[in-house]
Amino acid sequence: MTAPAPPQSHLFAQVLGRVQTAIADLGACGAIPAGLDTAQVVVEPPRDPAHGDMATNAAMVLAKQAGRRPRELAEIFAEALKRDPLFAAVTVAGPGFINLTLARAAWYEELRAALRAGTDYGRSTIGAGEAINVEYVSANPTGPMHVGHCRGAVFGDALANLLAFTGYRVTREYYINDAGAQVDVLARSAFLRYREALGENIGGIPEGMYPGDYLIPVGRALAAEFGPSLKARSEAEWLPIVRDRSVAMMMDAIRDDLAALNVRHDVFFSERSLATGSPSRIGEMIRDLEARGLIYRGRLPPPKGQPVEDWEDREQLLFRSTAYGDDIDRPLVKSDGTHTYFAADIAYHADKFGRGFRQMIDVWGADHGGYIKRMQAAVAAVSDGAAALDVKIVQLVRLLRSGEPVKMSKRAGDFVTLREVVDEVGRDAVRFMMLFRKNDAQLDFDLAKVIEQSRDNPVFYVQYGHARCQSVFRNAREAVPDLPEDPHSRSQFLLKASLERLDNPGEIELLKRIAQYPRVIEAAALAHEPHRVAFYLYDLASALHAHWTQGNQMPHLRFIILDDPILTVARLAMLQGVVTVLASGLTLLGVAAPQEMR
RNA sequence: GCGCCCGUAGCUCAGCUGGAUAGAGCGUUGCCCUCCGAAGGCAGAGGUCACAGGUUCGAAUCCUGUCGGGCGCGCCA
Repeated sequence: MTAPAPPQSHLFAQVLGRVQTAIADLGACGAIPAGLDTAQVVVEPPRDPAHGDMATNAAMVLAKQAGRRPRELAEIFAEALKRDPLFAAVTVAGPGFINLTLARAAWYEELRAALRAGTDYGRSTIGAGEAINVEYVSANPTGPMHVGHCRGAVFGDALANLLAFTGYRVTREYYINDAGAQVDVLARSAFLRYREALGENIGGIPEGMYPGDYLIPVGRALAAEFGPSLKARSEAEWLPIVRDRSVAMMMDAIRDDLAALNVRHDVFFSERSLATGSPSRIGEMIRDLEARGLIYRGRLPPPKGQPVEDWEDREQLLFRSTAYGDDIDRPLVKSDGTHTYFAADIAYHADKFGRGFRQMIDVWGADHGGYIKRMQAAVAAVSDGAAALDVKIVQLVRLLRSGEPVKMSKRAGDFVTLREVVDEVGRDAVRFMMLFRKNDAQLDFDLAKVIEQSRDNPVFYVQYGHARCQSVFRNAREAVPDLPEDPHSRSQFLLKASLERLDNPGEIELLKRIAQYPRVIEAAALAHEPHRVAFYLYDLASALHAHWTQGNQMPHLRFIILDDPILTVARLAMLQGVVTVLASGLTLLGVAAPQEMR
């Protein structure tokens, strides 16, 4: 039998606990078979509110085990649950659902729980302190971030926030691709700018080099540090120097761009570091896998689809990723003797495992989808099945302006940078819009729409909800002179509210929505889907705006009732619950919860 | 050719890991303030959940196949 949920857990977990206890008690007294496995039993809100506040499938999923018909079993459960004062009504419906209507007091108590918890409301312990590594952005250090990077950045950051809020020990990580040909190109491009900074006329930027202006300061910095001395040396000598300086400066620029989005990382991990030393980390990794029979020399069939011109059939060092579900074994060494990117990535994930991570999440762009299986195979191999890798693919963002696609030339130096977008529409709008869509769905980002202040714009709509509540608190001083300004003190003050005065449908609806929050958070964290929080906040704001507008026609439904301070305090307590949840959710998404709209 | 993702209202998308009569915004039709709570709200029309089978008490959701779209398929990272 599953233990009843602890008392401090949220309302849905509490109700599930009650249901499980009732089943156990019925088993103990012989009314039904004892020891039923209740793992499949869930309690969730029914789609149709007419069916009550919560519904459980207990009778339907246990019918077979108990050897009873679902309806019959449901009646037995319902009789037992009716004795619980938490429930105002218990009915059996449809194929065997048990619909539960909670006593008003349950919603009042949950609101008090929210006020007591304050910014901790919704916090969960489902992560149980487990270490989890979230790797995101990992843009190549060859230039500033462009808009394409920003969805993964925001997604990874919000997911990390969510996991931290639900009890995981989160490490936010950035993998710097500072090895390979691209950073050599960066170095040569920077070297041109260096010569330019020394007064040389370099003419145009040759094909194959990075033409962007962002390398001009790099050239100047090199000139300032080295004077003309590098020009006298051979490329073999200056390249490592210029490369390291350039990568460092690019990473500084990237960190600045990320800061503008309020995205941060705990660890920046260098790919190059995996290849240095003897033996290198990559060498060690290969040796370890070899010892376990996962490395061999062999031949691969030529790639299908697009023909590869310079295909040459040769024997190479292969990782037996098929042993872990991949479609084909994967090469670790290129024909020039250096390791493949994949080899470094295996060593990198082996390093994560070595640092104690049993759960890893990688956030990648859509074009890396074909890479998932092999990487999961690699993680399974290096951890001997002890670690799991979840790869979240974020789809492309189509940048629009009033419905027209914004030209994004492929030529480097001519792209739309992340900074330009943030500067134009603001951090909050970028972040919220990136999260207001499932990660694996393509996203249209319309620059004109997201600065619009209307219901079309969910960012504004949710923030406006928060600001509206705040404006009520500001205006409530006349009716409730001793209402504290600081949110924490105000919550404590409002705990003594006579919540039973909250009794009209709009108010009850808001209380119910508030009570959903902890459940939404847990589900979003377990599914690694922060967008669920964004959609929930939109719904909560919608309920608030709907109720608010009632006050236009019906002044007795307004929040501030001057001649009834008791009622006013109760309604302020409800609004404090709304504000608490809106602020908490927006904080998880990295979006500001404003005191007023401008 | 193979693998992965996707296909839900005219458009853009949710659908809580299998629940009851499938939801929201935009657009469309109509309505609510003589700005003190309209940066808002209410209501209507609009859907064979791509298609065909299967699994079971029950499928938009899971399995198989077909069609349609996207991405990827040594020595790029």
